[in-house]
This record gives sequence, C-alpha cells and structure tokens, in this order.
Amino acid sequence: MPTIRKRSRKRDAILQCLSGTTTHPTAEWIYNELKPDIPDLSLATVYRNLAMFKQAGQIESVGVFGGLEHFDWRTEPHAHLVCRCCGAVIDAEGIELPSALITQLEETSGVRVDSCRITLQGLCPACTQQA
Amino acid sequence: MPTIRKRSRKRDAILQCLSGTTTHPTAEWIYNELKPDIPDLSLATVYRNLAMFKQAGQIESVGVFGGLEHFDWRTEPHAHLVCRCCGAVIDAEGIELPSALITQLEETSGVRVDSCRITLQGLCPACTQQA
DNA sequence: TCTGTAATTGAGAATGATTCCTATTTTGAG
DNA sequence: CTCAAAATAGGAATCATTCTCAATTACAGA
Repeated sequence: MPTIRKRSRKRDAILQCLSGTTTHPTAEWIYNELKPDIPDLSLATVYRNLAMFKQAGQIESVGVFGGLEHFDWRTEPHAHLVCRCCGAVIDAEGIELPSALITQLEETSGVRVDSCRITLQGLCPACTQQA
Repeated sequence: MPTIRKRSRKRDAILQCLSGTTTHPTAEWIYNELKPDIPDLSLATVYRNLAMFKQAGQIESVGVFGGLEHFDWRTEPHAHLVCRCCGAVIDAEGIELPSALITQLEETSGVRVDSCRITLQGLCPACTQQA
C-alpha cells in the first residue's frame, strides 16, 4: 500500500475535481471530467490516487452502489441518500446517530467503533417530484 | 428481472443456508458451504437466487465490503459492524436512527426515504481483545 | 399418474470495475 | 543542475458477477 510522498499536477487535479463537486463521483466520472484538459491522463492514475487519498484520510468512500464505488471529499461524518430511481448520491444533512448508542454498544458487546456510515435509500428531490 | 415462481431443492437450500448463519455471507461462501451436499450446484445459481430473494424482499444486502457483497436473511432494520481487522460482518444491536430525523429530512429537503443502512467500521470482539 | 410448458439450472463464456506491470516521465532534495 | 525515488500511461490481468443456452425439473391440469 503506497503512501503519498510527492505532488503532481495530475494528483492535484484529481483531488481538486473531487472537492469541486457535490455529486460523490466514481473514478470513471472524475476521469471523464479531467480527460479533456489532461489528454494523457490514465484511468489507472485516477484509481491509484483515489486509493491513496482514501488511505491518507483525505477523502472517504461513500460506498459501492450499482457496482461503482463513490467518493466524497467531505471527511466529517455525514449521511447520504442514494436515489433508487436515478442513482444520484446526495448529502443528507442532520442525519446522525446519538453517540450514546455507540458508547453503549462498545460497552455491552465488546466491539470497538471507529466510524459510522449511514446510507439512506429513497428518491432524490427531482425524482420525488416526478413520482 | 426474473421473479420467483417455483420452488427447487437448490433454491430452498440457499435460503436455508443463509438463514442458518449469523455471518452475513457472500455468494461464494454459501456456494462452498452447500457444494459438498449438492455436488452439481453452480455458483451462478447461488448468485441468481440471491438476486431473486433480494428483489422479492426475502433477504437484504448488507453492502459491499472488500469487493464482496454480503447478504442477510434478517430483513427488519438493524445495523452492522465490519471488522477492519478480520473482515467479519456482525450485527450491531440497538443502533438506530431517531425516526424524527428522517421525517425532518423528508420535510426540509424534499427527498423520500425508503430505508436506511447503518454500517459501523471498527473491530469485532475477538480482534478488540487481540489489540 | 401422465403430459406439456414454463421455470430453473450447469457450465462456461462474457462483462465490467478495479488492479497490476513495467518502461517512461516527473518530482524535489541537495 | 543532478539523480534517485515516486508517479504515470497504457494495456494486460484479475476477479466478482452476469449472461447464454441447452438440458433438467417443477407443477398445473388432464
């Protein structure tokens, strides 16, 4: 598992692309976004850098939906909603677990909790209106 | 998307295998579990039936961890913990969102919420002790 | 119980996201 | 400016999952 040691124009562009959108994109989405400006960008580079950013804690994986891993540059805990109609992944504000529940779980079951991922399934605002 | 219309010995065995464990297994785990007793079982049949059970609401997907989709026969809402050390997926009792938060989200953001998946990352009891 | 048809299955090919390989290019400390 | 280490391109390889289709099986009706 390689670590980040140097900068590169492409590495910066990938992180900037991710932090410039709220769409929680996949590796391929980022690749297609950057390809016009960086014609010799390789898809492998996008995957490689996303993995390194993730390991470094600079970005997070939102999860795998429809076989595609989605990423998020916001690393503070927050929930997401995946639209079952259009597949969009959007932030869900204000959704969080009472921390007392986590503490209680750790004390009663002997597990250790590092982080929590909350994913709602439903319809995004646009698809809710059409329904 | 095919629907379940008939029974079969293999189909029953797959569901029974899943409901007889608390390990939230993958398709391949179930296949390996059943193969000795059903030598002509095909991995494709396991995948096919899991997909049909899922669509029928008889089982649920817990999520994709390490590239492998894990399934659960318990369909009532409950959270899970994925061990970052051994990869085990275990039930996390008592972890649930206050329903008022969901209601509030629906009213303020215009989304529709069908269900919720809560996944904790951390250490299972066994790995917590070794740490 | 027998029959016919539609559902189910096995086995392997196909798919598609992700990772690996390695020769080449780039970065950055000194 | 130099040079070793890090990063990259591009295409092959991997691996979970899905598809194909001929053969098998379930089961409603006779």
